[in-house]
Amino acid sequence: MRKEPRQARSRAMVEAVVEAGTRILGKEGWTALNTNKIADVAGVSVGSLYQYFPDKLSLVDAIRRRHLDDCIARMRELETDGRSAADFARELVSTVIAAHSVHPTLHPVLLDEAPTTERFRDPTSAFEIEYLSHFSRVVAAYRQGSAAEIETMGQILSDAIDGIIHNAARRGALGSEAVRGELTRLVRRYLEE
Amino acid sequence: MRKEPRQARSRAMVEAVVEAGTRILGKEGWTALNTNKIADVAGVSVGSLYQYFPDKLSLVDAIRRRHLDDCIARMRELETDGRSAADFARELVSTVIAAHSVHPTLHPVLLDEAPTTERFRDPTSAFEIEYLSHFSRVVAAYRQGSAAEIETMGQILSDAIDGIIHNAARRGALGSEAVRGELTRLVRRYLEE
Amino acid sequence: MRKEPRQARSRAMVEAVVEAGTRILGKEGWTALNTNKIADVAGVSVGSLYQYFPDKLSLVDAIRRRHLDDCIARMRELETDGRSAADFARELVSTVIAAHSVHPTLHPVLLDEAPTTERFRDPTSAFEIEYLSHFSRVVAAYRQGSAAEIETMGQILSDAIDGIIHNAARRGALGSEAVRGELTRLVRRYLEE
Amino acid sequence: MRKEPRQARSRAMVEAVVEAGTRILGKEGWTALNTNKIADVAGVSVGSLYQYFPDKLSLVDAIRRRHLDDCIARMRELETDGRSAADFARELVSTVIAAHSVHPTLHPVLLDEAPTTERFRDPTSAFEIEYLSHFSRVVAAYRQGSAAEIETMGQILSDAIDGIIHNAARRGALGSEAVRGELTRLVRRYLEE
DNA sequence: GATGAATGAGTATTCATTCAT
DNA sequence: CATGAATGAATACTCATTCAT
Repeated sequence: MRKEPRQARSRAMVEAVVEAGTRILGKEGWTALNTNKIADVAGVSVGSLYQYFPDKLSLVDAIRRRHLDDCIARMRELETDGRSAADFARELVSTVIAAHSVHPTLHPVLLDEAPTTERFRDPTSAFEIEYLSHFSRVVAAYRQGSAAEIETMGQILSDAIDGIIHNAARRGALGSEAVRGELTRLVRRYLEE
Repeated sequence: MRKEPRQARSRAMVEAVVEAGTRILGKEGWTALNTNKIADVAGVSVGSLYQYFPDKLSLVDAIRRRHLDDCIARMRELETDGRSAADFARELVSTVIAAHSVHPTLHPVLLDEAPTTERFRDPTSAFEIEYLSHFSRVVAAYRQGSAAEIETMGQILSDAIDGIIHNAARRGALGSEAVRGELTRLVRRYLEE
Repeated sequence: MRKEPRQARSRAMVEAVVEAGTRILGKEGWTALNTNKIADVAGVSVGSLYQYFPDKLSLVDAIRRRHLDDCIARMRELETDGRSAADFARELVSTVIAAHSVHPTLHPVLLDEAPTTERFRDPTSAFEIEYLSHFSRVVAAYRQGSAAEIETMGQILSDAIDGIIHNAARRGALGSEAVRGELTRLVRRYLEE
Repeated sequence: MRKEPRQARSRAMVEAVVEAGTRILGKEGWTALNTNKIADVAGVSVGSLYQYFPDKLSLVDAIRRRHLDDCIARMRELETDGRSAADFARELVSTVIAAHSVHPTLHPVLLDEAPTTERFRDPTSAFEIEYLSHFSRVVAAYRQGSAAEIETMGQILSDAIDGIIHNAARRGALGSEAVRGELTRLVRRYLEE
């Protein structure tokens, strides 16, 4: 970001821009995202947009950061406590479905299509590391193994859920009870010893 | 396609163009794919490219068709015979990993980013229907349920594998034994009663 | 037009573009007219041109509208009053020669070569109808006949003048007194009972 | 032309190419005329076309020459003999209408849109000179004046007819009896003392 | 000679970015 | 500071012309 938005008006402007970008990206994809359209939708001028974001890439990064922060926040609240795998699977699936229900296709667009400077999906990115740590933590509550093994399991679980959510979203089946049920079963069976 | 390439030279040219497009798409994604670059990489002129493909979209369709035909062909050869879920899971995972090892990130790019005329990922597309039918067939050998339930299970299984392969490819971990092992376990556990 | 040019600078720009297009079209014809050349001649960038005109066709339409509006305005001022055919013929010819003296070959290029969306030379176009109505009005002052007959006479008169002006312009003879004299005679003799 | 077509087959090929070009030009105009389409319609290869015509321009010139030769031939047969202006006007109009009935819009396309090396419509072109000489000859039979005056009258008459025919063709009114009648009247009145 | 595949300069249009107002 | 008009490099696609077969 070019400068920290200090005043209320500035912060509102940045927020509006990020929100506009999120909406366009979620509805029309990376190819349809252009800076003039973002400014239009956000109700500001392109010039103002460039006051806070040095280029398009940094804007996309801001959009991505906000979205992934939201994902992480939801994961952070997940607790296995002493619950059964079945109970926990149900909650995990609910959390993930809820997280992707607002802009169902946003997630893959941000991780796959939109280019990045500091690669988020890079195994070494701060987001990736924290995000996966939540899955590892969960897995560790139900499965045995070395730290490395547990980490792989966390990745596998995360990636499987990701694929199922992403494809369900594309088919418009994110709300389907059948999908929720089978996804829950897959998670449970994978966690159970 | 504008005209059938009859002579050997023409067929080689079309092949080179499709291969060049596949490589660019796999390495740099949809946004980086432009007709002049394809022609350059293929070692032909733009004009030649347009002699066989009426526009960029039809070229992408040709790339997609070739890739998906290959995927389907591999799925068609899978047989459950009377094998255990464990044995079968091993083979399924091998097949899928092999299919995505040449151009690891090509698959999601073709299904998510690149635009289509006749939507391939459309639930009603011929590809989607046949592709999923193979998963349903497999699931039916190990699980009980109505036709609709079996179909959902096929989708869930296919999508989970898709997500795992896709993310492993991005991390450059498609060849990892740990990933192969856990993916196999996930498939086995999901198939077992 | 994409947007109304509000500020003085914008209006000047649009004006410069239309004028540049008019000049190129008049001097070199439709085939030589390309958007980059127009922008060059107008002294603006292509991008600016596209800020106000969605495409090349709409630009041509603007050029045409401006030219035809000018033609109509001149025709509107013509009055037969109670003058003799000879007197009136002289004035009509002066008006028409004056109208085509700035860009002598522009008229046929706009009506014949340049493509249109809303066909101007279409017998049903607003321009055609009003333009011909002026000739019919004039003819009606000197000749007898049904409404349909008068309309045909108006067309014949208009088309004859059109052909003479157009060919004189091509030969660079629009200023010739001999041409003016004979054209006037032709009009007078056609109008006289 | 690159080489004289000596053998029958060659002459037939050249003829087919010129005819194909004439048809396309008459139906779709200069912008739609391209060498590959001409070759296609003529049923020959582009290569063969370029064996006889060094470039597109020379081909257009050949088309123009053939068309204008036909026009001249028809004019040559016109005789005033001792007939009245009324009788002669009728015949002249019939001749001109017949000449433009096959490809009604071809004439203006060839003279206005299509570019030329040796300008045909140039006042000094062989065609222009001979073509106008026929009109001067006709005018001389009915009007008095110096050679220069007669020549101007010939031009005016020719250009008026040209404009009327051209515009009638555009409106699809070349066959209209009302048009024929008024055109005839205009010619007669212009010729009469 | 005939063929038609191959070439690549040329043209319409978009969009990230700048800067005068 | 905010604005949005202006810029021009980039990109899809066409078509006159050549030349290997």
